[in-house]
Amino acid sequence: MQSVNLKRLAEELHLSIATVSRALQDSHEVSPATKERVRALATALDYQPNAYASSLRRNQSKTIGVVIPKVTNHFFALAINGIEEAARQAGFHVLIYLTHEEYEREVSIIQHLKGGRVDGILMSVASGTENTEHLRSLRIPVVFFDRICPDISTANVTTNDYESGYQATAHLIEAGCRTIAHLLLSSSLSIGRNRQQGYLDALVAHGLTPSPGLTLPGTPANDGPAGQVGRIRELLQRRPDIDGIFASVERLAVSAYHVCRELGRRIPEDVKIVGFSNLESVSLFDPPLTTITQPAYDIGREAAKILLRAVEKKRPILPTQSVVLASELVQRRSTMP
Amino acid sequence: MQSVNLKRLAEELHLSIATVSRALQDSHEVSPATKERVRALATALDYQPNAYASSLRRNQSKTIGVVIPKVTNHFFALAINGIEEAARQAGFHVLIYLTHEEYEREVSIIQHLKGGRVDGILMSVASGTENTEHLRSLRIPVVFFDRICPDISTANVTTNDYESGYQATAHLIEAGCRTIAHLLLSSSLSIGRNRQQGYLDALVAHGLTPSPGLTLPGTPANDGPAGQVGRIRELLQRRPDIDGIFASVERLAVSAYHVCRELGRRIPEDVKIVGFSNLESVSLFDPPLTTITQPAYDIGREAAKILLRAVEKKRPILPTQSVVLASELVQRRSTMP
DNA sequence: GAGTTCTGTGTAAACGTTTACGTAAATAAA
DNA sequence: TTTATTTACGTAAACGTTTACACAGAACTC
Repeated sequence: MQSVNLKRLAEELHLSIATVSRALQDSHEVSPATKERVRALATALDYQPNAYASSLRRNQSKTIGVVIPKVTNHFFALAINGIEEAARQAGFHVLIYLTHEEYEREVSIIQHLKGGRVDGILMSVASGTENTEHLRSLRIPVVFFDRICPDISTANVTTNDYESGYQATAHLIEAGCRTIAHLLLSSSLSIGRNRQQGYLDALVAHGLTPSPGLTLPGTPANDGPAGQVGRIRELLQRRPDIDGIFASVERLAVSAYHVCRELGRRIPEDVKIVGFSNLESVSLFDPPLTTITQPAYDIGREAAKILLRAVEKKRPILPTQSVVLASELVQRRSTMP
Repeated sequence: MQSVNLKRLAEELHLSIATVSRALQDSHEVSPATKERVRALATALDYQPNAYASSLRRNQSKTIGVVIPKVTNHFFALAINGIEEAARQAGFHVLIYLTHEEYEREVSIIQHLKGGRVDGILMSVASGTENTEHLRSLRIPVVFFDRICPDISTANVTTNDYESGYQATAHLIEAGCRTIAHLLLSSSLSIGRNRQQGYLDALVAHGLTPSPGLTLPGTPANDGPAGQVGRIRELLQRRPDIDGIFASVERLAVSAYHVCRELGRRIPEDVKIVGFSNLESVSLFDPPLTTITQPAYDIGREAAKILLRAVEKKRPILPTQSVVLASELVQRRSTMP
């Protein structure tokens, strides 16, 4: 198909394939003059090495796989941005796989990746994932970011979720809230548990008593925006005394806004809202949304760097290489006293 | 490395490698009994075929490359979603490359892809791209979506940009605007030219005279949000009579909101705004933004389908396979009379 | 029963690289 | 001069698949 290969170059230059290959890799076993001849013809014929032959022989593909729940969440879009940047700098390619928060898809994707198509994996586990068997039998290096898998001994890149949960809740309390709801995506994710613990500790530290009914745990099988809106509406109707909402994920904050409008609850007069979000346009919201903003780009880039270093040095990834980055609380009108 | 391969299976089953290979492909040349034995051992040992050996031999990688300007634009995130879905259904993998709107990166990426790493390419050209030489020498099938390359004879998946430009402008006029600005990303993209023509024709059809000074053409080298804000501010200060803004891209609509706030122009009382956007949260904006919403998911999926069909049948892609999908104008408060 | 087709399997050659090993000539060391 | 080392290249064997071809034996045809 693609007719210009090492053989073709070798024939035209009256050299062996081996010499041509070595010349293109700038091997010291080739004379400068020959190298020059080879390079000249290679560029003249627009030679590009066959990635698959090379990968097969070297047993490494210069490719990493990114397995994430969705790309329409701005957090993940920014993370991909950081990943792609780190990969490009290291000469690596990026394969992308979306789980859509579904356990089955995640298993199927990981199964495919076992074939050695990628040298390493960056992953944020699906909200529907509870069993981690598919990840434990994985022989390929993996780094988790944001949504980690505690069962696997590897490096994780996360944010200070406990502190963020504490900070967000304390912020609401200081703004005058007394009955604060916590909306989360899935209670099976460690990330959610950490935020929940921060939320609980902040309540207690400020002399408020946590109520189980105020935490909306999310369904294991993510039921999408419609289901989320329904569950939030039900919660706000059941507990009309709620005066503060802490949303653990962007979508839930948006859904909460919609429900508040529908039920005629004014933000921030009746209900104050703070939510995790990476949307730049929250400042244009009515009212502007107070956010916990994660350094999504840096998370992606750091995770990729750790993975790429390990792949390049062929060293295992140690849990001690884990990185925790700080999120930032950006105060806006939705939590004004 | 990955020790379980065809050889291993063949040895354990006392068969030849060829038979094992054929059995796994469900070839009619293998007896049902043997097939069953092979399949049983393959699953027992968790065998996964080596993708690179297979790709090398078959000369096709079951992989497509997606080359886009950025993934943080919600339009592209949704498009990737559609692409990934179509690819997954066809058993294809998706490599992702970001140009960051830069011509040099685009050239470098395309150069890499010439090595046969992918069977096909889906692409939306960078705003910085004016020379198309790198695309013309490409031997791999490519389908453009949204931002096409008119020089290349292939299928394109676009939206009705001219009509959208006309419709958006007419909508502003009907809402009472008389001096309408058009903000676009890059005047070198065909997509921008089409929208601009729709804008101009709508003005004339409604008895208004277009003024060149009202079109903000964008810089070839995309100067990012800060530069955009500066140019929009300069325009609104130079022309205080502007009472309508048509933004050809999401970011510009957001920037326009910020500038209007900064300059104290009320939306929609002083200035009405309509913008291309795929953000779900525009309905939470203050005021909610009237949008032209492109069917981004469908665009990605359609483009991928066309490409994948061509790759699978090994047929060339014809311009006649192009698809034009309709965008939708969603009226919200930012253009209320 | 001789010839023909079909069935199931094995042999071996590809695909395009990389690389261990071999080797002639050139240079250095003795 | 002889021997050791270096330099610059070639030979050939991998990497794990797929597949054209060969070939037994079984099942048909006449």
